[in-house]
This record gives sequence, C-alpha cells and structure tokens, in this order.
Amino acid sequence: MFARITNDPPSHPGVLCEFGMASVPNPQITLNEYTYKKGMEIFGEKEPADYVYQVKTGAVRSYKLLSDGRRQIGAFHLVGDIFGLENGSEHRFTAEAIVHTTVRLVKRRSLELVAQSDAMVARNLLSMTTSNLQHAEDHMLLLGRKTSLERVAAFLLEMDKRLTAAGVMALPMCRRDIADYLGLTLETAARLAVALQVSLDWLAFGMPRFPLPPSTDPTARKDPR
Amino acid sequence: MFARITNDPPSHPGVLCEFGMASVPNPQITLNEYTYKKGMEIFGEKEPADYVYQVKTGAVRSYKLLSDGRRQIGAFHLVGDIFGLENGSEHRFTAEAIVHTTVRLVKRRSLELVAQSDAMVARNLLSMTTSNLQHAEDHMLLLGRKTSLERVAAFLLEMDKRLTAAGVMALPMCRRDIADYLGLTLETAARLAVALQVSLDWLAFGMPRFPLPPSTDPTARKDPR
DNA sequence: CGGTGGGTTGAGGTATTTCAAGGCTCGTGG
DNA sequence: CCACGAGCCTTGAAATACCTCAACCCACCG
Repeated sequence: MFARITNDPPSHPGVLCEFGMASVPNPQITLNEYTYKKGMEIFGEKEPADYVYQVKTGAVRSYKLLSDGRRQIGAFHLVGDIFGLENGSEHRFTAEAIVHTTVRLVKRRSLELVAQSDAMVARNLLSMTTSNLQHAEDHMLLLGRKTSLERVAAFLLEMDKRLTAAGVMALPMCRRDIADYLGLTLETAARLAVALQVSLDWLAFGMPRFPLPPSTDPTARKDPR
Repeated sequence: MFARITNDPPSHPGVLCEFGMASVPNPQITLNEYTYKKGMEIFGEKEPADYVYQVKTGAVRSYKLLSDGRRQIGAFHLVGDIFGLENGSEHRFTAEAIVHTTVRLVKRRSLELVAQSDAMVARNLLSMTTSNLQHAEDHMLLLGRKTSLERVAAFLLEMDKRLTAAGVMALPMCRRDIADYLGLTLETAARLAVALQVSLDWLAFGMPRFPLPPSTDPTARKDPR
C-alpha cells in the first residue's frame, strides 16, 4: 500500500487549454514541451517568471528554503496541475521534478495578452490563483495547529483524492519530501506513515476487536508483503 | 515597548478606491460603512461572501477553527487593508473585530460588474489575491519550519513594518491572537515576546559587548522597567 | 471591593526531534 | 555473477523545544 514509484505514472488527458480558451481556438499561444530528469530544477526562487507550466507526466515539488537549509514544500504538482503562475515578475518558489517529468509550457507574456482581450481567460487566471490561495490557507491550518498524526493522515487523504491511479496509491515523492511538506522530520513522517499503514491494513482485513489479536502483532511483521 | 492598545488607533487615509478605479470616478459602487465592537464577528466561515471589506479604523483577525477549538489565524487586517475578497461564493475564514473597528464595505456583485468592463479593476482584483497568496506562502514557511523565537521575531518585524504608528509599536491584538497566528501557545508567545523585549531594550541602551556585563544579568531583573 | 480578563512566570510533562544503527533495493563495476 | 556503495526507509533511544497546568499580578469595572 502506498508504495513509492520512481517510474512514470499512467497517462492522463489534460491540455493547457484549461485556461478557459474553449472559446477561441487558442490563437497565438505557443505550446512547448520539456522534460526534466528526477531532481532537476525547473525554475528557482527569485528567477524571472517568463513561463507558466503544466505537468504532463511526472510530479513536481515547489518549495522555499531558509538560509540554513530548512525547506518548506508549499505544494506538490501532479499530472494536469498548472504551476509557476505568478503575478509579479519573479517566481516565489523553487520548482523541481520529483521524478522524470515532462511539462507543457506557455510564455507568460502571451497568456497575459490573451487575458487582456478574453475576459474568460482572465477569469480563469484569477480562479487558478484563488485555488492556490485556498490550498495555502488550508495548509496553514495544518502546519500551525495539527498534530503529526493528523498531518500525515491529511496528506494521505489529499494524495488519495488527487492521484487515485487504481486501487493502490503510488506516491511519487520520498519521505523527506513528505516531511518537508508537512513541517515534520523525515523520521516522524516515516513512523506515522507506517503506523497508519498497519492501521489501514487491519481495517482492510477484518476490523479486529479492540483487544488486538495476539497472532497479528503489528510490531513483529515477518511477512515483507 | 509594543504595549497593547484597546482603544482606536490614529487616523489614516486609505479609501476603497484602491481597487484601481482612479480611471472612472467610481460609478455605481455603493460605499457603506459599518462598525463592530471588540470581539464581534464580521462574517463567518462558509457564509455567503456578499461583501468586500476595508478596515477604516481598528483591526481584524481572520481565522479557521478545528472542531475541537484549535484556531489558526491566517491574517491580521490593519487600517487600510482589504479583506473578505473571495472568488467562490463563500468565505473561507471567520473575521472578527479585534478592537472597536469600523469598516467600509462594497457589494461584491457590483465590484465584479465593474471588473468585467474595466480591465484595470480586474487586474487589481488579481493582484490583491496574489498578495494574499504571497503572505500565505511566507506564513507556511514560518509555521512549518521556523522556531518559536524566529516566529515571534518575524511577527514583531511584520507588525513594525505595517503599523509604525510613531516610535512605539502598539499591538492591537492579545497574546492569544499572536499565538494562534504563529502556531504557538499563548504562554510561549508571551515568554518570547518579553525575551525579545528585554533584548531590544539592551540594544537600545548601549549595546553591551559580547561577554555580557556581569552587573546586568538577564535572569535577575530587579528593575521592572 | 470582589471579580474578570489579560499578562507573566515557574515547574513538570510530552510530542517531536535528534542521533544513531541497520536493512533493503538498485545500479555499477570488477 | 557477485561485491559494493549510495540512496531510501525503518526503528530505537536519548534529548529538547514546546506545551500544559498552575499560580500570581495587575488594571479595569461594575
């Protein structure tokens, strides 16, 4: 259950025309593609924000760094997600490919041009920014007020909702990424992930009564499955 | 230093026409005013977002609540700030007056109408949402990765930048608010606030050399000043 | 003048971090 | 083919930053 995958996830639809350009048959928008190997930087914090990106395959993390190396991942971008959309001239996060990733990209400039004439596109720009804001707001609550267990549980639920590949949930990111997303250490994230995993396994099997069955001791797992 | 004030802060300029309507002499926008007593709710989470607000005098906190009462304040709104601006139909925070507060308010509907014709207004709507987003992103880093001392220091710096009344910083919010903003408990927030206060007092007096003068032992303060 | 609502401070408890070790998988090179 | 190291995950034990509980002070107010 929720094993980690390093290879590329299944294909998806999702075109960049989710900017709401169903109206016009996307005129002067150039739609390039690019691929990044695992761990490669897509753009850096403070760099000029010339492009807007959409994940075609793979997964991306975007984060801020403190001078001493502490890292806070603000969001994971999965297949279909749009990221790197800025209002100011610079990126406020660094974005990296978590696994081998290909992105579609459009020149931000051209997008803004379209937005000026097409109110629909402008509306979608705003609505995209708003959903980023909403996610950030929810994440503030998580980071400020939830316990480590609640954070990991919330993370698993979020991922379950977003990348329900089929039956099993295949997380593209490593423990360190999860920890840096949840404001925890790698070790606590790992500990609680396995704790939830065995709990869920129990539920899947047959809901043991509360004096737990002595035969299935959770700490003594000999079966590596 | 940074004492708390309960009475109303000094006057400010700041009109709601910071929506960028310098172009048109704000046509059909109705501009009402309303005042709230200390602690009163301005709007609640999940309530329909029919109005957009601007603080005329006073201060506002907007927060999310967990079912068991844990609270995360997402932002403080000070004189001149605009808040309650939503894209969806509902508010995502509860907003309360921290002190006696008067706000200006406009019907959101009318604002949207203007935005549809006036691209400048639409742009400003986006830019306002973006600065909310930026604040939330920075706050995620603070909540997820900074120590309690760093959080309190960051808070004081933020407030210093935003409400430099004159010389002294007069915080409108109580310790509990500060704590709930910083993801700490009331007690730690208080402890660190006074710790920073005495540190700053030292600096203001005469910058002691690094082997601190034995006469001024920080733990043995007999002078309550 | 007692009560209430902040604010401060201390002492003890605990959730989470830190430090450390070991296991597993996978790719590389002998 | 197997040894080897690197990267990742897991787990335990000790340390600690922060929280909890509790007391006290002070200003304000009916």
